[in-house]
Order: sequence, then structure tokens, then C-alpha cells
Amino acid sequence: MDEDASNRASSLPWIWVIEALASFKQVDISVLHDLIELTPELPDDLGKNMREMLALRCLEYLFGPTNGTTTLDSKVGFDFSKSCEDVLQCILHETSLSDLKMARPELVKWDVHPFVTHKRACMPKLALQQLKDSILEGIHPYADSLKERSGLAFTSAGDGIPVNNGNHNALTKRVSGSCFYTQLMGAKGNSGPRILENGNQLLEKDPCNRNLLLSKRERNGSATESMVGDFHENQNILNDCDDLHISAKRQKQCAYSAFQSIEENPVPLHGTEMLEDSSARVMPVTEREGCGLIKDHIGTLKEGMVLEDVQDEHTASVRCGHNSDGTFHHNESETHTTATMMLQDPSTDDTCQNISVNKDKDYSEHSIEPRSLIGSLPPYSATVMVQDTSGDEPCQKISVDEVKDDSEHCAEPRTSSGPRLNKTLEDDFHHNQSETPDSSTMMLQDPSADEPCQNISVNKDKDDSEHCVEPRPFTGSLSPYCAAAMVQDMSGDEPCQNNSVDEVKDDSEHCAEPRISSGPLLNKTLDNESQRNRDHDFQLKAPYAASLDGSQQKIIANEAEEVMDRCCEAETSSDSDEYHNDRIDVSKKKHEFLRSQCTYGHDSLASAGCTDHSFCMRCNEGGQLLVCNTSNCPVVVHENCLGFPSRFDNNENFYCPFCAYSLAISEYLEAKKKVSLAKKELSKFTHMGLKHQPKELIDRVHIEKHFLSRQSGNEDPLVRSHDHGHLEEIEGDQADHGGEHVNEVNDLQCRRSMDDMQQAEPSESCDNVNSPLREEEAAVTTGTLNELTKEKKLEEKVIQECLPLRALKGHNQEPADHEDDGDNLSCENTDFTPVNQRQVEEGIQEEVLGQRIADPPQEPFCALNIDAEGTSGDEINKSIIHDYSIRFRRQERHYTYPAIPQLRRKKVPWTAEEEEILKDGVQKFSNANDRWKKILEFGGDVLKDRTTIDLKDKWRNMCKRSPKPKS
DNA sequence: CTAGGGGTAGAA
DNA sequence: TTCTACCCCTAG
Repeated sequence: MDEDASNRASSLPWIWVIEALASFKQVDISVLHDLIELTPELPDDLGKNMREMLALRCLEYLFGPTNGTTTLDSKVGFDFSKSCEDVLQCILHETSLSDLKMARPELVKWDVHPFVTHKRACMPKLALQQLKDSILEGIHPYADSLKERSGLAFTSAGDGIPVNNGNHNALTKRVSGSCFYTQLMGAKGNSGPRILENGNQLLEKDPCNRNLLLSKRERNGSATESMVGDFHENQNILNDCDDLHISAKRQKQCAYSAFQSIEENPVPLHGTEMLEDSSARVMPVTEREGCGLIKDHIGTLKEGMVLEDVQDEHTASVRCGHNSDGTFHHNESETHTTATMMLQDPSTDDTCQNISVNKDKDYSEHSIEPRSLIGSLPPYSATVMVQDTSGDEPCQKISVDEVKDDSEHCAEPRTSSGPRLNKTLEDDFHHNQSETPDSSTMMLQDPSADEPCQNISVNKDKDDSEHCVEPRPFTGSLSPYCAAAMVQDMSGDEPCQNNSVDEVKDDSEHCAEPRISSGPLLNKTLDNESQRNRDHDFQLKAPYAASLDGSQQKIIANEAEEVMDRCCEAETSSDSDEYHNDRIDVSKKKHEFLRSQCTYGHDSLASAGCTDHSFCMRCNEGGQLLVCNTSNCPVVVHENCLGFPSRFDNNENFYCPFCAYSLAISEYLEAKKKVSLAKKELSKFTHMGLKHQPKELIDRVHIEKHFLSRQSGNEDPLVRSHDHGHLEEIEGDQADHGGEHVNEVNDLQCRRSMDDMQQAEPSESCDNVNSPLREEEAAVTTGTLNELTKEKKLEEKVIQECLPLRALKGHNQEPADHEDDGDNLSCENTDFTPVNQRQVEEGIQEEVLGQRIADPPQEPFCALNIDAEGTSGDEINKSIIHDYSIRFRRQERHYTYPAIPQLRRKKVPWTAEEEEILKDGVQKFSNANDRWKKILEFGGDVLKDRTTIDLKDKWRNMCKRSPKPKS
């Protein structure tokens, strides 16, 4: 057989499957995408209908469910004669990616719904269905053989094989109520199409279907060749063999480009042989044949996909094996063949399957992510994916883990993860076929199944490195309805149970996309998550748990404690505490909110523990909802119900206001910690440098330390030991404090230091005796006046020694003697008091000293250096000094640079004597140009602590008080 | 440098 | 809240 012909033949099952899957709205678009990814290169001349179906799905996806609604007049319609592909291409061509990503404003202009509706109605019969019909009707040349092999032999054509109108919808109609037929078709889903067009039709349950397994298991793979041969012999070239290459691309584009980008996947031509399009002709293929094809194909697929059958279907959370080789594992259980699915009726009643899907979002392309695989897969798709084995009961357990990768472009929490079926096949797709009755494929489960028991565990794991799903507890159960709800046009009568169907916005999609969220009890793996996420998560878990039930109230309490613990661990500053408290508060608020929402309106909500993500928590209505991306956060809300424009993070994840706030706090605290750490490190770094600094600087550090000690009431190490001690010693408690907090502290310290200086002044100059003691600390500090006097002398000496050096550093001056050398006044009245508990940073010193030198030293001044965290960068220091440097009283006020905000002087009430002098002076020098200056001189010691400005202001006040003294 | 206006902060 | 001292700014 020609290899190319073989390839083409082997492609057919894929086309059938994709077409069939695409025909069902329940199949998430991402699943289709993944399937396409998995699909080998298809001859471009095949599968036109498939592509058309995919394009239709993309259109529906982009524009939402048609619902038969009409559209606005101004919209741009499409000619019904055009193909879906063309329309999609047209739309995509004219719609920017950004529009596709965002709220699809551009899409509004298109009036696609009528077109889609029309196309839906006009879709030709599925190739798969045709194939089955041909077999059942005996049209197929190998009908008899195929019947037997496929199991269709057990049914008669008269059973009403649902071969119908060519419309895929026909599949949704149950063909026959025959139990026998069901047995034939049903075990693997042939019991009549139970697929629902809209996911809300009740499917008939057919309990009689287990016998089919046997027939299936007896099939052998010999059919493959037969199948292929059949193709060659009987399949005529179909009309839709066209433009293979382009079409093949389009096929992917339908899935891709509609959401993100179109990945170039050159599909090599596979010869020129024209094969019959599956849609155009019935392809009688037995189950076995189909299976063989699939198997063969799979066997030759990239990296050799292997279908694995996992025995224990119940282990929904069983870790999907790490298949480092990145193969597609599918173990066929016993005689189950995947090909069977193709012929099988989707209406599997008792399919018991456990599916564990591990998804990795590590897509290098902007492709659609597989999602909602489980929840959205209709019976058909499920059948395709997995062969039902022998499950009698519809109970299904599925564990779907989602591995989020940083590289993903569609950072979107999704429901399930479809098997990662991209080309690299790095992901494992594990399909556990259950032999036990209570494991059924949720994927196969009809949304309207009578026994809706389905368990789905969907885990999201953001661990990049982990491609395999960790075993997770089964946490949630999805009812068929919920599964259906994952599809956009979900509609149903049964409320979701313990499932969360989330709709999230994806950057690649315009419609809120349904997703299955993790079950409420699902513990998110935090190991690889940042602290931010951890904080966020636990912060969110509490309210959520609290909102659930009493048993989970404890969780809240515990988590609240945990929150507190974390708070205490993470931060020590009051600022941090404040935010931690805020987080607690927001947690409580969220709790209350959820509680209120639980009791409001929705019984289903309440019964479901407020986990129903189908309804807005604000208005309790459905629609396109924003789902908080935080795991376990049940908040689902309309964008309009937010009250503010929704925002998304870099990954286009939405966070509810509660989580967003909590997240912001976490990030803030995180950032603060980083700042603190950086400062520490910088401090250490600079301290190392300080050890090699001139002695003056070290001395100065000692001075600072001395004042620091004095502030804290400790014995001044400067007095006891002037030689030891470094900045590390005074680095201290505040090292952990955040910058803002430090500022506050420094502010206080600054003022205190000022007070200290003011207290020290009279002790030195003793000429300011009328200055009252203004601080409580006065009593304390005065107790050490004698000591301070000694210290001050020493400090003054040190300062005098330091000044020239600093001046040099700060102003590029030669190390000339300080111009004020010998001016004791400047020193006596100057407490160069770096009050900070950390060492003074050199940059600050330079600035301060520069200013000091610029100012006439005749006037005492105080430069208070406040360095939040000790030595820090110049920028930081400049900022700090700007904020906290203090110009002491008497300092010349007319600074041009820097404009240093100063702390206010301590208020010094005017004495009567001062007022009298002032009055006299005003009268005496009323005509002088510089009368205030002269008055000040005139006042002598009485006005010693006043400035000309003080005089002016005081005079003004006196004039206000009694206009009489006005001169 | 002063005058004048306005503002702020702390104390009463 | 008011008073007072202090601070800042601008114009001259």
C-alpha cells in the first residue's frame, strides 16, 4: 500500500473524530484545539466538513451562543453561501488580536449569529454518523463484516439508528429505545445520541449496555488494513478535496487564531491521492477498524503515543504518571479499542470511566488552552477519548490537573485541562479506564444523564516544573448539568452540585469561558508558589470556608490564626500589622459577603455551598461571569456587578475585590520585606566600607550612637568606650521596619532629638535660661546633664575634626580648616545629632554638612539625620534627609538649597519682657529699613532666641490683638 | 531684608 | 475652637 495512501487513510479517523467532537457544543473549543494538536498531519484535501465544523465552533465561541437571537441592524452580516471558514477568516482578519483578547468590542459589529445558526442547521451529516449508517443500512461494502466487528451487528437497521438529517443535531436525538441497540452502541456510547445540542436536553439513560464490551474486546486489529483497503477501493474522490495545505492550516486556525495566534504548522502534502471526504460518503468501518486505524495511527504518532489503560479508575486523583517522554498514554483496557468510539453512539449510559487529565499550559504559542475537557466533553467526545469499558454506573471520577506554566499566554484558570495534546506531547494524557461499575467517564456522560453522579477533580498547579498531576483528593463532584454548564450555552434543569463552573475571561477569548474550578476543599499546592500566592490563598480560603458550612468554620478560625501567625512572622511593624489586620478584615468581609449571598436567593447556591459559579453573587443571575482566579475563592460576579471596571493581572486573571485587596496587601508587605532586606544588605555593605573610613567618620558614628543610646536611656557607649562599637550595634530593631514606618519613627526621634538638643543648650551656653523645658524627656535628660556636658565637649571636638573632611567630601573643597574653627558658639549650640538608630549614611552627612557650611555657623543649627535603615543609597538618603533634616533654631532661614522641610521649633511663648523690648524696639526703629534686625540687636539677651521673623510675627500678632501698639 | 499674607501645629 | 508661635511664600 502506498505510504501516502496509508497516511491518508489513517487520517480519516482523526477527521471523523474531530468533526464529531466539533459538532458538539459541549466540547470545549480548547479540547478541539488540543485534539487538533494531537492530530497528525492531515492531507489537506480531506476533512473539509471537519474544518467547517471547527470554524463554526470558533464562530460560536467568539460570538457566544446564538440562541436564535437576532442582532442589531448596524451589524455586518454574512452571506449564508459563504463557508464558516471564510467568515471566520474574514472576522479574524479584520479583528485585531487585542480585540479578541479583550472584551471583543470589535466583534460586536459582526452579525454572525444568523450565519452561525444557519450553518448549524445546514451542517452535513457527520462522517462518522454516515459511516455508521452505511454499516447499519448495509450500504457499506463491508457492512456485514463491519457490523460484526463493530458490534453494530447486534442491532438492526430498523432499530432506528440515528442516522439522520445530516445535521449533527441528529445525534442528539435518541434513535432507539431498544435496550438491545443500546447494548450494542451504548457500552461505548452507541446507544443513541444523547448528546445535547445545548446541553440541556435530557438524555435517555440506557442501562443495558454492558455486554458490548465483550464484543468489543474480541475485535482485533486486522481491520486496519481492511479499512485502508476499503478506502482505496471504495472511496471516491470527494468533492471537498481542496486546497489541502491551506485547509489543513485553516483547520488549526479555527481553533488557534480565533483566540490568539495562528501557529504555522505546515502540513506536508501527503501525496496526491484523493480520498473521499468522510463527510461525503459513508465510510463503513467497523469499530475494530476504526480502532485499528487509531491505534495504528497513534502508534506511529509523534513520540509514539501510547494509550494506557489504568486499572483503577477510582483513583481519580491518582497522579498521572510522569511520562517524561511526553507521550500520550492511553492504555486500552483489554480489548477496548479507541477506534470503537468513532462508531459508537455517544449516548453511553453507563460508561464508567475515570479520567485523569493532566494539562500543562506550557504552550509556546498563543494557542487555545485545553480546557473544560472533562466537563465539556459530550458523550461523543468522551467516547472518542476513552473507551468505555464496563461501567454500569454513571458515577465518574475524573481528576484533571492543570499545570500552569509561566510561559502560557492564556493564563487562565480553566476548567479542566484537556490533555495537553500539543505537538510536543509533553503532557501526559492519562486515561484510566475503569473496569469498575462506578467509574464512568464524565466526559462521556451525557449532561442529562439520569445518574448524574460525577466526580471531577480539577486541580490547577502552577508549578512550571511539574508536568504531571499530583494525586489530589477528590474534591468536587460535577453533575452532568455542571458539565454542561461549562459549555457556554449551558442550560439545564438540574442545579450544579458541588461543582464549580467558572467562567473566566481569557486573553484569548472574548467570552467568559467556563471552567471548572477546584473543589472547595482542594488544597492548592503552594510549594512552588510565591509568598504572595500563599498569602493570598490562605487569605481567601478562610472566608470561603467560612461561607460554606459550620464544619468549615473551624477552618476559618484556623486559617485566621494562620493569617495572624503569618502576619506576625512576616512583619513586625505596626504598618504591616495594620495591613495584616486589613487582610483579616477583608477576609471577614468576604466571609460575610459570601454568607449573605448564600442566604440570598439561590437555594441552589446555598445547597451547593455557594460554590455554584454559574450565578453572579451579586445579582444571582447567570451569564458571562468573572470568576476569581484565586483557588477556592467562590466569588463569581458579573463584570457589571463589580461596580468598577474589572481588572486583570498580567496573566489576564481576574481577582475578586476581596482577593485583589488581599493580594495587594500581600504584595505590599512582600515589597516592604524586600526593601528592608535590601537596606540591611546595603547597610552591611557600607559598614564594611566604613571600617576603612577615616577615623572621623567612625567617630561620628560614635556620636550618633551616643545620642541614640541617650535616647534609649542606655549608658552612652561613647563615654565608656570611645573606640569600639560600630554601626552594627546600633542597627537594630528597626531593621525590619518598612520604610514608611521608619519615617514615622524617625520623625518622632527627630523631634526628640531636637528636644534633647534644646535641653542641652542651656547646659552648655546657659544663656537660654528662659526657655522652658518642653518635653517630658527633659526630666530624664537633665539628670544626665553633667555627663552630657562632658560628652558634648568630646562630640564637639569630633565634629570639628570631621567638618573639614565632610566639607571636602561634600563640596569638593580642599581640606581647609573649617571656617568656624574656634567659633565655639557654633559648636556649643550645635548638636550634630543624627538621631537615627542607625548609623548615619555618608551621603546624608555630606548634604547636611554642605548645608551647614553654606550657612553661617554663627547661628546654631541642628542637622538631624534620619536614616531609616542606616546606610543606604544616595537617593534614599537624599529623600530621607529632605524629609527629616531639621534646621535648628537660629539657623538662617533663607535657604536656596536644599529646600529641607523642617520640623517646627518648639513653641517658646513670648515673655512680657520680650514683648516690652519688642514694643520699644518697634517704636525706636520704626523707620529703619532693617528695623527687626536692629530690634533684635536692641533686645540683646532678652531676644536672644528670637529671630527677626519672630519679631515680625510677634509684632503682627500684637497688632492684631491690640491695634494700639501698631507703629 | 521687610512686609504681608496665609498656613500649620500645639497648647489652652 | 481659639490662641499663639512658628513656618512658608511672595512681592517689593
